[in-house]
Amino acid sequence: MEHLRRNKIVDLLQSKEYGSEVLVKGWVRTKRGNKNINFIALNDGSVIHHIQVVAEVANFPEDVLKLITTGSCIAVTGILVASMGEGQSVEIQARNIEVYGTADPETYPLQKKGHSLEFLREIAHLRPRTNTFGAVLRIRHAMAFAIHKYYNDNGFYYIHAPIITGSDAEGAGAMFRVTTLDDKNPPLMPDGHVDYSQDFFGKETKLTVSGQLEGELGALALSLVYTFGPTFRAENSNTPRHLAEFWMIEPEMAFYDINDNMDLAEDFLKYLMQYALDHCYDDLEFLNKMYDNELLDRLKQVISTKFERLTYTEAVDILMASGQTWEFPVSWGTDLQAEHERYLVEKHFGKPVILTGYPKDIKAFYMKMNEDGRTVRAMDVLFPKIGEIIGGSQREENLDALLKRIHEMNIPEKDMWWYLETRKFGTAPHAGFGLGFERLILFVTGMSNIRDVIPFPRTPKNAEF
RNA sequence: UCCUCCUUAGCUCAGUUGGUUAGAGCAUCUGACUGUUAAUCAGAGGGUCGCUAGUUCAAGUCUAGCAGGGGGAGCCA
Repeated sequence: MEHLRRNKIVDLLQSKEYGSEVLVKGWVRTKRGNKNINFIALNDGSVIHHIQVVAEVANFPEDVLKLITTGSCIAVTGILVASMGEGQSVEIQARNIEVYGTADPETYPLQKKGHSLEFLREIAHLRPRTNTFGAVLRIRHAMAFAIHKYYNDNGFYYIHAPIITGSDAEGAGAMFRVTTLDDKNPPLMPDGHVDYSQDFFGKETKLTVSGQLEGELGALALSLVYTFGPTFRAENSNTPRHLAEFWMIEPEMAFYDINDNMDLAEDFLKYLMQYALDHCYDDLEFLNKMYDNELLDRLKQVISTKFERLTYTEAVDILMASGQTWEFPVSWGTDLQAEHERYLVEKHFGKPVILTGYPKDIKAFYMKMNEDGRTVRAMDVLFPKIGEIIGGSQREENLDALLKRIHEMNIPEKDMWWYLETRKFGTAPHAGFGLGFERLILFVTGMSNIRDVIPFPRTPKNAEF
């Protein structure tokens, strides 16, 4: 007998080869019918749509049909035919059905009807089998691939920044410690502190909060580089926009100034939106219908409009002249609050905004000082619905200026020796930014909670799966 | 971490001024139905009301603490 290769449902749904024998394997979403005929909606994750398998009851043992319940996994051989029913163009007339795995309907937690996203978070091991998470995970994959494609096509090199780091000077928040010391009886120094010189790496190590500093090292040799990896923040953040473990994309470019940096950020984001529309339309359409009726329009709008670029100082003027009452009053020198950013993006301009020229005191030590001596060449890209999606800057390439900032901000200089040497030997103007991958996926999918755009979210009090 | 709301059947939720055997829809099971589209129709089973303590003759209902979750804020991506 001829060996049949498994057909993917995404291909069969577009096939016109009626009468040919096919083999599909997947998970049952629903079964319905009567004493003569059963209809099985089968999904294999290759596409959001299901294929309908038609089983004449007389052709199958009763005990086999009985095992085919929501959640079970089956393999079906049969004939691809034009559907006699209304809801689909093709279907499979089943010849043979093999049950790979049953799913006891009394205890299988996913049912035919919809579930709340909160409930699905409690069964993160099974939620990829839902339409929503299938769509989100396919889009997440497409965006990861598109990011690599964009940078590769534009001459960037992918740099792998370390995940375990001995440097805690990035200043981007609290870090998770990495150690192999005995947690009950660690070696101590005379002053009572843990003696990390006896630890695995001979020093205290943490999980990285950013690959930026290593990215800069790469850019000052390969000119155009990017990192794309997991990052970790031990902040007790309980919001729909924060994770303790998230993925970040950080391009770093030698010979770019702040304007080149903004151009890249805008072009990059628009490319990703267009890629999603070109490659994930079925999934986006589903999410648009089920969760966010403005999703498709919003993606198209971002692609077609020029992002508004203005300085922090101009933004403060607009906010103070707006006549709005703020929970947090606006004044030059204080950081903008979520309500201020939202006003600028959603009310005043009605499109994405790039803010530059922030006061030096509210930004990181490595950002390049402007001529005025009080603002730095930072840039934040603000998006509707999710706020800050990108943060970046032109970097301070002058060794003396950088040292001055390090001293002002009490950053331990000795831990930074390798970073500072790039300014000592062949320094160059350069710039870069960080894009939170999950925030991008939030925007592209229209989902409202970041826990629903990563397969297994890590948040305070939650590392179950 | 702060503010606020929530926790009752497998799921989504009702539950009156505290009152006796705790309700619905969906799911599940049984049956009916000659092509269904989250099928439909009929019937059945299913609950330590988040946990602990308190007030009261009496607590799903009131109070406190704890745990978990949602929304908003801060930190940020």
